Amino acid sequence: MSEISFSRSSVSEYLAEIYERMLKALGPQGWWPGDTPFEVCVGAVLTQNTNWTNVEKAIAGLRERDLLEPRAIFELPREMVAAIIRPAGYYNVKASRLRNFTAFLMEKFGGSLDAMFSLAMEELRSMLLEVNGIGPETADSILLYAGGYPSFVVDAYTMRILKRHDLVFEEAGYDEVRSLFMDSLPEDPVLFNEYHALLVALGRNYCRRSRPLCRGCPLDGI
DNA sequence: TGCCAGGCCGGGT
DNA sequence: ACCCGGCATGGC
Repeated sequence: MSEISFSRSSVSEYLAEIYERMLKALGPQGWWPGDTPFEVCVGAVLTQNTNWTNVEKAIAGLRERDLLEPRAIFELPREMVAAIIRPAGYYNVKASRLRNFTAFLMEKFGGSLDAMFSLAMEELRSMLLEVNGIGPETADSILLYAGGYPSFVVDAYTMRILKRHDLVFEEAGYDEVRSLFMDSLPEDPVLFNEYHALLVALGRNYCRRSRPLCRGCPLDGI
């Protein structure tokens, strides 16, 4: 709880300004790039610390074999899943994580995502975080992009962008930043969807780890 | 060529 | 409660 800080309305105005600038510069992103809620969940796990183009190859391999459903992945031996998702990198750990998630779905919800998404947001979030291999970003991605819940997704780009522009303290953690967005923006999953996607697009183009510098960044001056 | 990508876990302090 | 090494492929 920081005393000397922006008023809540001021934070909201900053976030609105950032959103408008990103939207104007980059256009609507239309996320998530996936056809079904389950495919979105799979993509959320596969994209952990991994380029999306690699994930697409892995998902294509699963689709070819009709494996984009919970039961199919759950019943396939882990080594087989690993071989198929190889292009996504970390294929052994990710095969285990997909197995953990599908086992969770089978055991708690009879393999039904609809059943899972009938739960209240924070209750489901807690349950997802107990699955080994699902951390905060993956959980929030599943909630927002597969389930349509108003759960803001924070990722490495979000952190880097906010910190480089001194919008949060260098020490700020995941939950603090998530709360900043969720307490200051309208509780609208469509807005959260586009906002996070725009932050990723901005990061890819202007805010890499080793900075080729933010030349022409739409957020200059914020 | 080396660095990077839409994290997370487990063991050590 | 942090901090760090490990996990791995493909693109520029």
